[in-house]
Amino acid sequence: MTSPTETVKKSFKAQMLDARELAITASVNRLLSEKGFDAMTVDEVAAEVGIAKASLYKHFSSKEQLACAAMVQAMQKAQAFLEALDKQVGPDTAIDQDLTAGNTALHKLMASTRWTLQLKLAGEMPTLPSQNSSLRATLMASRPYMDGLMKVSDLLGGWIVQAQKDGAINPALPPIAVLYTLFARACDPVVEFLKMSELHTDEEIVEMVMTTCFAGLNARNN
Amino acid sequence: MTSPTETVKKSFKAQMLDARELAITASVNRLLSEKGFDAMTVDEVAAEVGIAKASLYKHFSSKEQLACAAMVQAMQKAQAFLEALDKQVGPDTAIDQDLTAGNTALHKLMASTRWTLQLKLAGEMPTLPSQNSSLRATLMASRPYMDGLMKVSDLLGGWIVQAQKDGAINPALPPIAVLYTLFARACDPVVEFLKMSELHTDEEIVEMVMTTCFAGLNARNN
DNA sequence: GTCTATAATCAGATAGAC
DNA sequence: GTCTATCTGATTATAGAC
Repeated sequence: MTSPTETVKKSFKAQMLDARELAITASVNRLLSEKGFDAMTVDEVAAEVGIAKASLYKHFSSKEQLACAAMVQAMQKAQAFLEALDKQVGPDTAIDQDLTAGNTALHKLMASTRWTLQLKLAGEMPTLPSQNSSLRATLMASRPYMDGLMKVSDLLGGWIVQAQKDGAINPALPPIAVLYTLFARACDPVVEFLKMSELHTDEEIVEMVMTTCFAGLNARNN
Repeated sequence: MTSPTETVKKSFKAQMLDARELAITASVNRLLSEKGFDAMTVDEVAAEVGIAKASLYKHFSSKEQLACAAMVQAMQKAQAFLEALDKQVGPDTAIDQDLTAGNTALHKLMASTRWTLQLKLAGEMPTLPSQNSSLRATLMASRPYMDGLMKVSDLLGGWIVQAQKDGAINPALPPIAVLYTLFARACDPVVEFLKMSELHTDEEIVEMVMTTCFAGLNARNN
């Protein structure tokens, strides 16, 4: 039905479309992490991408869908990172199996948190508004987003339970509380405040937040 | 110049005015903690107080000033709490002076954090948007707010340094990082998430967050 | 599909009677 | 000071030409 030429042509056009949508979500991702959903305007997005606002609406039917696409992309990026981390064997080939397992579960949780903080410092972590927002409903109704969220939660949840068995994470804390605490690092205002103060490098900020997150403020653990 | 009757009348009217403004700030405080500054509309405030929107603008010249008044009130409440805490001697009259001092500095920090969390759970903690907002500029320009913030920071800062000297707070953390970490508890999304899950009482939530804040996620400290 | 121009809506702020 | 009614500006969303 379609000649090779047409197929190539179509594929090429589709590639251009995908590339444009990628450029859009990248801009949305950046603006979303910089200003948040409410403060971000569609005009800004259009201006940053370099196309007319009406063209945006040919790709995404609403501001919510626009933001949702960026969030889905970020979520899938996180999922990919965690899945890669899950498959990889711990770098330390200790003899004691239990100890090794304990280290790897805790270390995977720490690696995930560190990754999140670095993304946030790089301005690539779109933060969803914790308060009631029209965006929440859209995200909850988005299969790709919820699928990613569930997969991410499952992976982290498994490591949390394992780390608690290993005696590496406080077993008195419900796993769900640990999970939320780790998720919360993605929108931790401490990171922004410390970055604004310009007294510390990004690496120092990451390490300080990692310390307060896992070892707490108390002196004993450090 | 003014007859006693007039004086009484004027005072009475002034009292009514103050009472109304108090009612306004109380409503704003509640709405601010429930939805945040951006999501809160002036219409809502007027409706909740039971007066017309135009009347609100006779009291406060803008939405920012409206929110600012509520934030100032909350900040002064916090200041009063901390100052009372500062004056009071530790409940434990141990013999070892250093140990007592260490306990009280740490305990004061913990009492402050616990107080903040309880206020937040009660829906009385107006959260300022961490992102750039028009409210920030207004707050920074507000003497009462900045005075309160500075006093609060000074009190907490003193306790932090003391607790670090006592070996109760990790001395490797810059005091400013500890301060921000404590401030961040006032807008910790973990509290809301756990409350929404309805799996735990308010008291349990407070204790869990206290644990993760001071002892961290790791198992050793608990 | 992209553009310019415009509609529709909503929220902050104000005018003017009382 | 409080009210009703209105203005203003910003923002989401769309119509229609190309």
